[in-house]
Amino acid sequence: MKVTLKDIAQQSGYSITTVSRALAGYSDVNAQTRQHIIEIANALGYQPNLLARQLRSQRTQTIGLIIPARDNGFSNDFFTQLILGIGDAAALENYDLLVSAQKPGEEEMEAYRRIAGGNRVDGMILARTRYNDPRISYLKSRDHPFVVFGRGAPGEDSDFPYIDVDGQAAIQVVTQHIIERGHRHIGLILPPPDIAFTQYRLTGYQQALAQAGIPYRPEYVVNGDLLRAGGYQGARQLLEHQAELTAIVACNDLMALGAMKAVQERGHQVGRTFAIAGYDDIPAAEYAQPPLTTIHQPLHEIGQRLVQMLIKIIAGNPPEDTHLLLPSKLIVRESSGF
Amino acid sequence: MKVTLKDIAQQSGYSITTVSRALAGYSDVNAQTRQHIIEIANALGYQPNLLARQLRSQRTQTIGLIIPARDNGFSNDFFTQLILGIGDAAALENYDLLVSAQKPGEEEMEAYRRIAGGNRVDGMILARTRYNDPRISYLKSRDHPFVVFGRGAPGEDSDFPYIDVDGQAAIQVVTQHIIERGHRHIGLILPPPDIAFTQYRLTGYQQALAQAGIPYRPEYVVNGDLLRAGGYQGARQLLEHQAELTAIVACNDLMALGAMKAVQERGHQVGRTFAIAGYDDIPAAEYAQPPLTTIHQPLHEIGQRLVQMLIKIIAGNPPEDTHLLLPSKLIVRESSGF
DNA sequence: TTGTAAGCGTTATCAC
DNA sequence: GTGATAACGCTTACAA
Repeated sequence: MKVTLKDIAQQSGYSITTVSRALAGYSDVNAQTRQHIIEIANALGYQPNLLARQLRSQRTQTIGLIIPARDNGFSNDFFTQLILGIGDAAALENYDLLVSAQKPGEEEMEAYRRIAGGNRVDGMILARTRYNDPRISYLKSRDHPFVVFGRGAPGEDSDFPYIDVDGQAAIQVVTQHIIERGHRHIGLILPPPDIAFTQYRLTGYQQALAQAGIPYRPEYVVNGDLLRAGGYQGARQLLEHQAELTAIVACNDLMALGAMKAVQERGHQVGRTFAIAGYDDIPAAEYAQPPLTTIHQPLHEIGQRLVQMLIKIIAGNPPEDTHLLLPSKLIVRESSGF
Repeated sequence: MKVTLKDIAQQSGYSITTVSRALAGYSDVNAQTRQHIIEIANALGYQPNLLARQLRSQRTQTIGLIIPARDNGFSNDFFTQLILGIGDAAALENYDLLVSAQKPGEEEMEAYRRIAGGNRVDGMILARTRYNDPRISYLKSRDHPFVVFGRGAPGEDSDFPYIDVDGQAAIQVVTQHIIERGHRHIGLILPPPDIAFTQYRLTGYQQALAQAGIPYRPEYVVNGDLLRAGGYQGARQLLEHQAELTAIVACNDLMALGAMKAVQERGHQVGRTFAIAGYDDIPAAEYAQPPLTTIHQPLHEIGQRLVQMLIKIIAGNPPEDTHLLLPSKLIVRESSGF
């Protein structure tokens, strides 16, 4: 049924070794012999068994990636964009992707152990670093190649290869932009506190305020769940207790869209009497009403760079700089003013 | 470095065989022995080498999926949604996903041969059937388990397991909806002709017209590339030569959004003087201005069903009905009228 | 130039 | 209960 080297060896009269070397293009095989063997291989439709090859060579040409399972039908634009970038880059380098969907937690760690520890991949790519991230300590302890999208939180040890976008600068820029539009009472909707980049974003916000001489008020800041619902609730909470607010910066677009709804329900005109900004530049941001001012991250490029860095690490030639901070771009649309 | 059964065997004084069986939970191992072996395995941080296990057992617990690489021009929104559904369902069934991004063409076929023929996966999931699809004939000829999202074109042999959404009914319903809003001159932007579902959608459109007693005019129909650009161009072309049009149905949302732009540039008010509808219900549809009337396909459920059907086929117990046609849902928003 | 044999790490068969 | 031994299909010293 399944054609193996053995079958070709029998058909051709040569040994398995010779067949293997002929097909691998070794120079120490007689040209005629090789020709003959290749013809038989084609005739039989031979396909090398990659499991066997991988087991033997201890290389899989595969990159592992564990994405958060979606609990409730909510689609994660951010991760899917990233997968595409990673997938494209991996294909160019002749790597495949092994993807597993897991909810953060013990099962997720189990998947890391299974996939990384089980020799199914040559390296892993992680995203959305968490405080004291157990995935990172695990991979470090096993000396398993990996790269991360997102450094550790400030003060944490970020002694691992990562690529990150400077979210602090980004939030500072967007907050500054809002301030320049004349706002002085600006709310902030942060991600959950266990996400590593949360603190950077808060700092960026504070810096922008400080530069403009606006006092920082902790009561202007809430945490959301990175979904629309969280943005909606966060904004409602802010508006209820801090009626003087005229602007809200949300740390991702989904929350910004949720906030926009809450603000509009409150009777404000987003873009005229109230400013809103997001972060991520998901496709929906462009189509929002009004279109959402936001921060664009080059996700496709990030995916490529992650793959390239990882492949160098796998090969044992890590690049000199394994701590890459990429710039992002402020995209001004109508939600922050006309 | 890497802990194997052999290491545990040495540490414990038992043979590799016994260690293997102890860890696999076989009942013919002394309870104490097992306990002892498990402790050592944990202490050493043993992780079974899955490549070896798979090679030996000829099962990979992995589903293969080849998606179009990004620069080929198709919308990936659709595929990424599908991956999430498939990934979630696969995880529940203890399967991982092997994903490879390839441009349709010879390299793509090569990837199918490599991955399916190379024993890297137990089964494959295909999407977006093409005319005379070479991927399907290949997998059939190799007897490799697979399921397809999307049956063959009308008249083609669809003698393979598939799940599909009834795109004919869907387009009929949405066209009917447009007609009910009072339109009689309705353009249609189809997918490229080499996609299998294109003909179904055209038929649905024609049926709706016929039911309403509206004559079918081929000059009202153009093909687009499934991207915004194609919708934009298609709509411009239609508007230029058929000025009497007051509505356009596009066969996916991206093209509908492109068409919307062209229509608006022409001075029409979408939702008031002109109706537009799409297909897919991508997130951006909800946020479009005006929000887009469209067809919602249960992509997450489809992913789950694909996985479940495939797993049964892999196990040798194909379900009675391997030709599933799922309903879709018309989502009415403002783009088709207020 | 070609063949023999070992080994990657696991599981299954069969003795003892 | 436990342990040799073979086998999954491949690559690669080492011999011939």
